[in-house]
Amino acid sequence: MAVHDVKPRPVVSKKDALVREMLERVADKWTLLVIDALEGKRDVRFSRLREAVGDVSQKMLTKTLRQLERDGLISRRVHAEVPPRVEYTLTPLGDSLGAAVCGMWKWVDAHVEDVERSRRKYDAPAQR
Amino acid sequence: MAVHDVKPRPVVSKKDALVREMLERVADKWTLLVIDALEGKRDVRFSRLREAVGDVSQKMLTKTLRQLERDGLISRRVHAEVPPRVEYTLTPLGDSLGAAVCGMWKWVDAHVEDVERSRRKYDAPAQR
DNA sequence: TTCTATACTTCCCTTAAGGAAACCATGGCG
DNA sequence: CGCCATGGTTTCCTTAAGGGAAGTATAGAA
Repeated sequence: MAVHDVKPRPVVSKKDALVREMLERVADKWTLLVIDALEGKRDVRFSRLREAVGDVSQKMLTKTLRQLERDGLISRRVHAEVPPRVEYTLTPLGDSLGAAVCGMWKWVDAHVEDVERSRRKYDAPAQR
Repeated sequence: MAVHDVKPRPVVSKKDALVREMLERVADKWTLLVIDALEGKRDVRFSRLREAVGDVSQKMLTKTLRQLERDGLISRRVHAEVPPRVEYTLTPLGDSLGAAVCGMWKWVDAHVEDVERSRRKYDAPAQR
């Protein structure tokens, strides 16, 4: 009724917002693939990473890596050499995220069939 | 060397593709919020759902729900009444996804601080 | 007959994502 | 002096996402 009632539902708390943001981050096209590609390895070079991830554009890989670095999930080490060499490694935090994501990965892995079956059924030309 | 060698790296297997797709799906702006809003409830109406999720546009809510239905994660029941009534409920499959996602949710919840700290550090005006 | 509420659907428009390709800096090599 | 490789950055362009608003169908109430 009063001015402060203009937006009656804050909709999301600050934390919720961050959670949502992180979920989006985690699920954007490349982040997970990068984390996956880095898991269990150390000091992976940009080019190797690019090969491992698949068909990322250079731009997107760079961007993704910067974001991950900013969030403290990977470390970036530049070697002052003549053909430049930059190596990426998961931080402990990044590792733990990898583990958490693993649960989802497993779910998908376990239920691909279910989902596909459901889709086929849904897409089937309406009987009759 | 031969013709079939044109694309030497399939980059992703069929399953990988689906996994990636599901991850993207899960992480699009609304899916998780919808699943979250449906957890532990039954027969939630469209409008209630919309309130619960936040500021979704009608269009996006509908689209998201269709996708979830197609994937077998929610059930959609239409009541032939005069003000139409449609109710949504998580299927067991949807429930299990909710549980799987929970792991990530917890991770984010547990590490928001770490991430924020890292960001502040990263964004800090370069010392000196 | 007109109005109402609900759950869509469709159209239009703006913004954002993201790829391609070109450019840059580096220092040793031939 | 070109030229190479690596890891970027920048520009341009196309596509996709997604919001707003209007339209649709429905049967009963008034």
